[in-house]
Amino acid sequence: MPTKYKGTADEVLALDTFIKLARSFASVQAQVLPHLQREHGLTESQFAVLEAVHHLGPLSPGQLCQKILRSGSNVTTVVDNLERDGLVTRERHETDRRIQMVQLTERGRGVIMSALPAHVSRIAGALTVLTSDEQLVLGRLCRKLGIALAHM
Amino acid sequence: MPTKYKGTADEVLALDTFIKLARSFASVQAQVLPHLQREHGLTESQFAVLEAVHHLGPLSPGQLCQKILRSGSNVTTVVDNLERDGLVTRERHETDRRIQMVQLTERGRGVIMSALPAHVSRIAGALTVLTSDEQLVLGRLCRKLGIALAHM
DNA sequence: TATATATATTTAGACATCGAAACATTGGAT
DNA sequence: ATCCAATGTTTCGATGTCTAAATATATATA
Repeated sequence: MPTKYKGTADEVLALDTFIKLARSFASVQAQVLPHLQREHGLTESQFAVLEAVHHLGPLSPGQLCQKILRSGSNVTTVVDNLERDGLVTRERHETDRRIQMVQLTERGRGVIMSALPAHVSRIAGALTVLTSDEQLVLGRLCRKLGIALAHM
Repeated sequence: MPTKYKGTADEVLALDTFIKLARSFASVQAQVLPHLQREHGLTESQFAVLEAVHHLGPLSPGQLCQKILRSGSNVTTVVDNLERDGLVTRERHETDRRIQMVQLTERGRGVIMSALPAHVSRIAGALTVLTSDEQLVLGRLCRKLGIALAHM
């Protein structure tokens, strides 16, 4: 599935590489997200919020914003829905009342603890397509790409 | 930014690799999509539809569905908005009247032709973070991953 | 021919997502 | 003490995205 675009050799290579990157990411997502939805009623973003709060403790929307790489207004929406479903609560920060701290309810903790192992296992299963060495190389290249672009 | 999750070594490696894959993809997107939006008023999906029809000629929603890897109902929405903006038109297939063919208007062709070169150039620019050899390796690994998972 | 099945698209309803604007609170400067 | 700029969150309006159901057309079969 090469590119139709006629550009320089550099451009053709880059575009081809990026298309493969995008498709591989989408393929793994497709292996994993339907289960989250059907078996636990969670969207990707809801899962990401629950996981972050589970591992790091109560976080503000601003902090969640950094963690899950989404806009602030989006975090508000996702947390709204989680709160409506009784999986998290919001509580005003004691000293700085601008800040809301998002924390797991008992039910939220139960949901993330029951969803996490199978989720990780499925990602691992998908990546077994690559050997450990290949995964290491892939990770190193992606990290180089991601880190370099993050500061621009 | 390693994983907090405690699983087998395989799981930790896979999860780490996948997180880096996701972040690198997001980083490239972040370099590219704001320009598409601000300079041409196009979303990613709108761009994808215009590009597909530009390179392949008139396509049905079903065919676009395959090309841009989105659901059929989503294609309907995206094409609706493109049609409203005067960039594409729909026309019933002559012999099979279930099918709508989506085609570029003059304006649509102008928009995609003016947006495409800068878009490709920006992707290439982002990927220069990696050498050509690194891009080839990355592409090969992603392709292996994507293709293997596509049939499951 | 009539009916049933298959295929193509759209509609409906829910959630995600963004940017910009509004709102609330804090902390510093006068 | 008051005002103002900075910070944190939410609201608003638009688009994207999905699944399931509805609709329209085509094709096969009885």
